[in-house]
Amino acid sequence: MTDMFTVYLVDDDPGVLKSLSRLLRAKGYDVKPYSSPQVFLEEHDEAIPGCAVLDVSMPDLDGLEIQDVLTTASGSHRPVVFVTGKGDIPTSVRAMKAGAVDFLTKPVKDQDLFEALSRAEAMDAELRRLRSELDVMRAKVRTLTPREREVLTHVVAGRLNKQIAGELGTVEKTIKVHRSRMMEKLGVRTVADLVRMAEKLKLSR
Amino acid sequence: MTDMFTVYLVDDDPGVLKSLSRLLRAKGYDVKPYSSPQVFLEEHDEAIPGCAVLDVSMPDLDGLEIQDVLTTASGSHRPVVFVTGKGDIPTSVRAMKAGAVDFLTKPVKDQDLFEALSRAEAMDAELRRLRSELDVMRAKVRTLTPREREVLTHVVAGRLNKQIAGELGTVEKTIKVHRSRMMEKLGVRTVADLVRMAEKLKLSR
DNA sequence: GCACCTGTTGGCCCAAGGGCCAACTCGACG
DNA sequence: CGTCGAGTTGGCCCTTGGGCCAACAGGTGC
Repeated sequence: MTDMFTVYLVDDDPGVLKSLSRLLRAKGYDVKPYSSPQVFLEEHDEAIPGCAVLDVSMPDLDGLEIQDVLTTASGSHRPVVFVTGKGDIPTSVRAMKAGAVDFLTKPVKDQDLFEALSRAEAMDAELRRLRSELDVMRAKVRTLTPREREVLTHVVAGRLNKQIAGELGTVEKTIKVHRSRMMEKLGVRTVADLVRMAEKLKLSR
Repeated sequence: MTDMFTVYLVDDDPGVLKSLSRLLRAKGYDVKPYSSPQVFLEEHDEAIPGCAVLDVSMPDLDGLEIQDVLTTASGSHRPVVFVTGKGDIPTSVRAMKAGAVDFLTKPVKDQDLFEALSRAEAMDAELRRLRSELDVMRAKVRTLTPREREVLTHVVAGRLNKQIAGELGTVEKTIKVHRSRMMEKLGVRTVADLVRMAEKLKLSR
């Protein structure tokens, strides 16, 4: 469970689905095969670490459209590897521009697929790490009272307690209290750490 | 001169070179046409704002190799737009992975080329802005004495003067002096600004 | 040898940060 | 009506940061 990496395999050709499933399972991947894009999208759970291996040309919903849903809609940016039998250059370029990990042509060389999946796995892990880090920080910020949040922005802007007091129409002592509680809640002890946290959350800009 | 954007056009087909030159000049671009990749690379000046429009397949030195030189070697990462008459999917994917702005197939639609150049221009401008910002900051850091640099790293790490003194085997008073001079030289007045500067320079990590 | 830079330290003083205890107001909630 | 969270303020005291002036040592370069 801990080192699980799921490959969502979507291809309307049962033969391809079967052979790729076997290949990837043998490699240790947890493969979820789908012959229907719709079913895949319904069952797809972005909370699970993994990537999608999509056939480009499928009836109803083609690979690029799925990619669009996976990246635009959720925001989780599930890594996508394309596999195609009859693609063209404009399609591959569009897929890559949209952030695809790779765009492979059938017959797919095992080595190429493995390398693409390896990069997809690294990318997914990194994105999840970053995302969870941000989630933790945002959760802390949410515990701040409105006043504490105001003080936060002024502190990361480098203002003195006295100046903050002036701008918020109160006195320095009050700011000190808010500031202290804010630092405590965010779990930082120095202004340096606070600023770095704010930068990661893109506050202050 | 101010809003100059140069398009380095490299194609071994004189006809293509001529027609694209006319098209782009009419659009207001400063076009520099080359039928020889070697000559282009020799004359290429990365200090000039612009982008490269390369034919993929050329004798001796193909487009991908030129791209490699432009991005790997210099580090300036000149935006590249590919144009090709007989490319294939793997080639286009490789080009896009290597950071190409676009990969267009001949006959190139004017609209596609203009859009690609527009994005190339925006990218080039942004990279130059970022680069010059970093250059200015790095220049300031270079004016620091070794001791001041040490103090810098400790300050952005959130350490107190007293702690820094202990770790550097000196007294607090000395650190205060280095610190003050360091802030002065870097042109920052608050720790918050100092930390942001250090983050942009990827110090402290 | 002298000027200059770098690093060092001291004294003095003031400004700013921050902890602890106590207290008050106001609005929401039960 | 009483409680509670949020915001507020005061006093007290200690720690930190930081500016100004002065001084000294060691090394470099003219």
